[in-house]
Amino acid sequence: MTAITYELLHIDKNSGARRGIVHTPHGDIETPVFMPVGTLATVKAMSPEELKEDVKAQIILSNTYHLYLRPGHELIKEAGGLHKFMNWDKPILTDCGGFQVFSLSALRKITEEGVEFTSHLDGSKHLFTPEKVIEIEEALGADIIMSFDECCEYPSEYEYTKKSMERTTRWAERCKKAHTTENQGLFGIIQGGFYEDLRKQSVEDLKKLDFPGYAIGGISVGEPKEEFLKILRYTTPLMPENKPRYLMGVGSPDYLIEAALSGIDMCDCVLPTRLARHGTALTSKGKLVIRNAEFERDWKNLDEECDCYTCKNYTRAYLRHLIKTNEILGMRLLSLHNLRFLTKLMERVRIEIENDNLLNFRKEFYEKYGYDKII
RNA sequence: GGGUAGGUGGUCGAGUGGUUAAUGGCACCAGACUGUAAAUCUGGCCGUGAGAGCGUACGUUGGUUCGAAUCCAACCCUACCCA
Repeated sequence: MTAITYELLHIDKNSGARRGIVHTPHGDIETPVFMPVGTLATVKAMSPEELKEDVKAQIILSNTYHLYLRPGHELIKEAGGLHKFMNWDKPILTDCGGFQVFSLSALRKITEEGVEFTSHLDGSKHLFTPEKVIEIEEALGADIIMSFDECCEYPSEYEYTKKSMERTTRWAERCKKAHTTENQGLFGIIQGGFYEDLRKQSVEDLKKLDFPGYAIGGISVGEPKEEFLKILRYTTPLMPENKPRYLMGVGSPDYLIEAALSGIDMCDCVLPTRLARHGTALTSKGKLVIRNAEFERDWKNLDEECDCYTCKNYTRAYLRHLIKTNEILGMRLLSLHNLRFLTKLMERVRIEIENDNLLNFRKEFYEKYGYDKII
């Protein structure tokens, strides 16, 4: 009995999109799902109650690297694990620090053994090996844990990408060997940059390791949308059908719909919460930079189609005022709305898959949102 | 009435003879943001012009000088102290 299993409910006859359930020790996840990111054991500006009751989040992410540095995984283990520590009793997924290999590229050095980081906090040196990452993730106690990978930047040369991908596979094997807990599911991460043959090789090699779920890493790193879609549409169908498929780091509405269409079950992203803190709202009619002067006397709510607490109670003018004055409530209300916008979008996506109608929904959504073309 | 300090672009505040349309901060106006070093970052911010440029500008008026926000004089105003 593995900790994580996937139940396929329906496949959209017209697109191949999947409607399913991921079973975890902390409950079921209806998929496709959007997962809010809570790097430091908190989805910035949101309480767990708000995430459950208002956002209707089913699962959230946390980060191995950041929690290892502060407050330390041992402390969280002592607290009884991440769920208890942060008062979240639903599923959690911990990212492995692979993205930090990418985003902290100036502060790290990669070898076969692992990655040596210079802490961005105090300059201290830390070695992350696959074994160390698993030790940390087991201490944190998330339901789904990710194997240690390297997320390559875009663009990267073929030879480097190949070596990096093969090393990521070796690291995945070491992660699997190091993994001991039975109540956590370890996912493998597919790499290979923007080269189809490398993606194919990565999937095939990782499949042999028989992980309970697989993720696509290393895309949505600054490439054009065409490149993103090319790799997404090429790679997803190669992934096992009886296991969850997770696309890492994707969160704009169009990317989420494209991911679902290609057969992805899970996505996560910091975008909605970051945009919110920076004063931008996602709506059914496109992005609103609510900080801008045009909303000074706009007495409408953010999105007439939204059912969130923010939209039920507050005007654009008030939200603009809060953001302009740097009030905490402004970031909170926008974060709540943006997260709810995406979870509601995915609720709709799930219904459209059940009705074999996701392709039509995409067209309708794009037109209203203001995306100019379907690629 | 006397004394002292001071009046700079929306604001606070640098700048004490030329390279100054004038450092910075804030405010304001935009843009970016996709497994969070992010309540962050980037750009704009006198007028006009696509631009080189041109015009106007450091309380007011006058003066010194090749050249003044910067030096001199008078005046106006502000703050504090004394009467």
